Amino acid sequence: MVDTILDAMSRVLVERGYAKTNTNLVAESAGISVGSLYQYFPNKDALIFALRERHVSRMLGLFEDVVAHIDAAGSLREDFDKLIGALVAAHLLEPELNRILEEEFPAYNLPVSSEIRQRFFEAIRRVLEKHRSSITTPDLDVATFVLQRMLKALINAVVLTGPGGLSAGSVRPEILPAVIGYLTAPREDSQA
Amino acid sequence: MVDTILDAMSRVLVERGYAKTNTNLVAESAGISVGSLYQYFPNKDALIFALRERHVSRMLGLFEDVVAHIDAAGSLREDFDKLIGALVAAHLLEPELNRILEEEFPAYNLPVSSEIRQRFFEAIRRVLEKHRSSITTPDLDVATFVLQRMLKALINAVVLTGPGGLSAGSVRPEILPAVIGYLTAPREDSQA
DNA sequence: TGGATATACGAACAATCACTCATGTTGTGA
DNA sequence: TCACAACATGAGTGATTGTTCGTATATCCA
Repeated sequence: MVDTILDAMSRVLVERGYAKTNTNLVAESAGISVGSLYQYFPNKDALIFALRERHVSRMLGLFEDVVAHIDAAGSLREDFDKLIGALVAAHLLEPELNRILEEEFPAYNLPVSSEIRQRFFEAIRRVLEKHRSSITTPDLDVATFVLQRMLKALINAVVLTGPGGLSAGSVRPEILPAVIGYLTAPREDSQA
Repeated sequence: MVDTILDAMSRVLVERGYAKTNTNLVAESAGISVGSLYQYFPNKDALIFALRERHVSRMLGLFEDVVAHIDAAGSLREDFDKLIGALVAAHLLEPELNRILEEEFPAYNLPVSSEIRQRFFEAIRRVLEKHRSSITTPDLDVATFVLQRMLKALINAVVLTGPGGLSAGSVRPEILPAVIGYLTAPREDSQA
């Protein structure tokens, strides 16, 4: 039932956009009454939170599957090529839903659960640790954080192909150089 | 008058957040009646649009002032150090307002006017042209676009010091390496 | 001063929407 | 078959809020 409702929520969101989505509509689309909806979710925010959670959870699943196949053999470039490919694929799971959750929804309430965020973070960090000796970033935690931000911004540019930018195809090949460039950039200040 | 209203809008927005801001409150804070407010703005969206526009316009002003002082002498690194400093300073003009416009406001309606976006773009592009020979990016338009995305993501990470991340101080020094790294990253595919 | 135009006022309207609850339906176990 | 619980229903409620418009005040010019 919970999943049926989340499916309906997702459907309505994609069909009408966040601003025109309301709980009555979601219930109708789920084929149940509003009252029933409120038997499974205490309020609208919980509904959105659960949908977000399910969505990023599925993305994480796809991402971790790929990252798990990174073995000792790959180079830094090869590993991040895989990783970026996985991230792009993950964002292509339900791109329109993703866009609405990213752009239309006022982000300030309801952040993604720290556990999922944490697991994305750790997956990236593990790759960095593997190549510790060939990257110039002093602090791996900071580097992971920066990478996350960079990747999110660039992948959204590729996936959310809005009218305000270049074609996705020309940005996609730039992601890997951006990542590798950052990780291997010459640093002025080495250890004292 | 228009400016008085925008000031009030900004004040209310910062004091109460987007979700709790309404036009009657803005009018009250401006010391005028709702009716008068609607004499200067056709609807709420126009009000927000104008505020956004004024805000980014001021940021652009500060940014262009600094970028204008980039002469022929500076190195790539020096020039982008200046540019990043200017961007950070611009975002620190009214950081809380900036945060609300960036995060709380549902971005899908009312994008920033293309003219302002264009001028940010061109300012960055000009610096790239100056250093054309020392950067490895094949296409300057694409590079500018990618840089814009990267810079926005990283500067927001520094300025919008949310509870979900590392301290701003540790990210700030990473921006320049990220930019330089991307622009000078070794490329496999040169001209055929 | 008079009158006309422009501006300001703010109570009221109408629409939206999250959420409730009295009533109905279904399932279960004896 | 009956009693009872568990679940489902959807019209209604209350609160919020963008916007209007009839009235009042100010400004300006002859």
